[in-house]
Amino acid sequence: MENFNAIPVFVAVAQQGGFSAAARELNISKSAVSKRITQLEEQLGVRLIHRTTRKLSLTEAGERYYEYSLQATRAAQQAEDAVGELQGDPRGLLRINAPMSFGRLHIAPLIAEFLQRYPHIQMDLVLDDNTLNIVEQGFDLAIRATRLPDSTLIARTLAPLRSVICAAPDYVFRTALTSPDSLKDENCLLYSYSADASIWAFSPQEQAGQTLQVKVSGNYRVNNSEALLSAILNGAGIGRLPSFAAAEYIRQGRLTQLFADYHMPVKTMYAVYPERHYMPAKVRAFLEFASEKLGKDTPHWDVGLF
Amino acid sequence: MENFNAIPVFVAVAQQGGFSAAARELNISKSAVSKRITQLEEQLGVRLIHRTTRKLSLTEAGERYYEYSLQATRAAQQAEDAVGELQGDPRGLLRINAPMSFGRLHIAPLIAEFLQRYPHIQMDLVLDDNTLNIVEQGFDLAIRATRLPDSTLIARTLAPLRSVICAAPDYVFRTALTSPDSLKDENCLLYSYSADASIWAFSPQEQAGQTLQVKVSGNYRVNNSEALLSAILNGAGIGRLPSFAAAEYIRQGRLTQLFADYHMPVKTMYAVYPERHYMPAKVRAFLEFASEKLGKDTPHWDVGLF
DNA sequence: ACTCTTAGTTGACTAAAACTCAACAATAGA
DNA sequence: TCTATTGTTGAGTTTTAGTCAACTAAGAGT
Repeated sequence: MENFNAIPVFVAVAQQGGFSAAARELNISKSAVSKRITQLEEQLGVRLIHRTTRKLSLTEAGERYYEYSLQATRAAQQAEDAVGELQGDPRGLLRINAPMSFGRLHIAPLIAEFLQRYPHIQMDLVLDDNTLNIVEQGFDLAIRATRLPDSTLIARTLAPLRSVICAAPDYVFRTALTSPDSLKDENCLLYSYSADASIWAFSPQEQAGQTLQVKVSGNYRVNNSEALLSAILNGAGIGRLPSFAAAEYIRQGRLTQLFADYHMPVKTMYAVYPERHYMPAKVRAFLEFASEKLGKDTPHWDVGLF
Repeated sequence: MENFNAIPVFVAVAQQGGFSAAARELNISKSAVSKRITQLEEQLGVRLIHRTTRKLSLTEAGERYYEYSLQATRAAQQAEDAVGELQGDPRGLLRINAPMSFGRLHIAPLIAEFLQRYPHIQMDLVLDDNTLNIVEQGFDLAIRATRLPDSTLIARTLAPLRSVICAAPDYVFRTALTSPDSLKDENCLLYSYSADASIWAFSPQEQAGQTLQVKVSGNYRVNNSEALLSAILNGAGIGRLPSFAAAEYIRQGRLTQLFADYHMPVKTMYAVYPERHYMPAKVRAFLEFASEKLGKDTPHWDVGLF
């Protein structure tokens, strides 16, 4: 571990993609960087960085070394932040993973105010529908519709996730829809990520016990709820949308909600984070901020609809 | 991150429990240690270590700082090991968690030869029946009878876990046992960790489908299978023991196996480890070594019994 | 209670790095 | 071909990390 203080230099080079760039970031001369790396390579007995004058690439050894040195620098930064948080406001890098659509529509708009309230927090928001490995990828928090069966993660309820069946007003005008059952004969657009994409379940508001399952089909299936929304707005068919995406348009009259007198299964949006001895203040701050802004029991987008 | 190279010093102090001890470990003078820590505390603006001349303790800030700095030093060490493994034999610290009894009886005896075969590996074996958080506690590998529903962990089968009903020969001599059902009236000693501690299930070897569940009871219950074994050896009653603990005594005639013509539910011992982009060679080496030594299909302790 | 021993701190001093600067070779792009 | 920029090298300097020795404090042993 003689190389301990070469680690931040190596990480900077790997991230910036060059010795000179790294030198600028670290506020030292490029020759200092060059020497540090050369010396590190000598001590390890391996070349970590393949140089071709203009372009850098990590060797296989470099890749592996980077994997862990990144962890090391992150941990060091967190150590500093942790003591900083003890006697001041939340600080440090906050890495959050959120689903694409929900993130764009309801998380992204919160960020500016959040960062204003907590000026020492730096945000790294990754919008991605894939379930990333929160621990390995170094996320502090993930926002997900499923609570994973992962013993090391804690899930906290953020908001209820309701679905609505809807279509463009003129599309509705052209068809005769009497009951959910008649959806079988309509062009139903599907959101590919949901597990039960093509089976839509209803229960009449009066008799909560009874459930009606309709197997629907149509000519369009897409993995992004905003893309689905846009197709429906343009009258391509009937869709089941999350209320967080559709509610606004329903209120505006640009979408017509169908079968509002039936209940549909309600899911939950969770905030998921790794169990820790001390929860970092920056994570706590975001959780409280988001819960408050979304409106826990009835989220703001559902007001007037549910 | 000016303090980066103070981190290993701080970790050494925290682990060794003193400035002088840390200085000895790091091969520097104690005044150097003192100055590094003092300077670190100045830069952070907090006292990390509470000194009372003879005894050290971490302040709250120190505790938090330690939590992350330990991660940082571990990651740095792993970075080194990772490149070392690329062009040589497996190396580095290998932290393994195993259940108490199984660990003592069948893992611990393997260690000496393993370390001899891989002289650059350093072993830290923690015998503990509690399910530790493998990621957070920095374990490379855990050996467990349950495969946790943790999405970030991989479980690999190590060996089948069979149970045997047994008692001391003179205890058997004094009682009249006809069928498993008669266990109801015997003094049955229980192992407290199993989920179904007091319900023993049997199925006749001929008719595999039929299952007989016997609810047993007795005057002793203990959470350590070796303690249970010793009570049974001394004639305290009848017990259901894992074959890995009992087999040797059955062969010696010091225990009598009962109802050998019945099958009992078979569990599995797994090796559990976190999913990684590259599996460290030291982990792979241990998995192969252990699998080979235990004897995968019929583990060596079951030879002649199953 | 009185040493004795060992702990952590402090200041002056030294050795060893870490860093800069300037000159240089190599190369991608204009 | 020329130019701008990159990474490397060697000499020189500054900073810093370290040692050493003296000092204070307090638990352990008798």
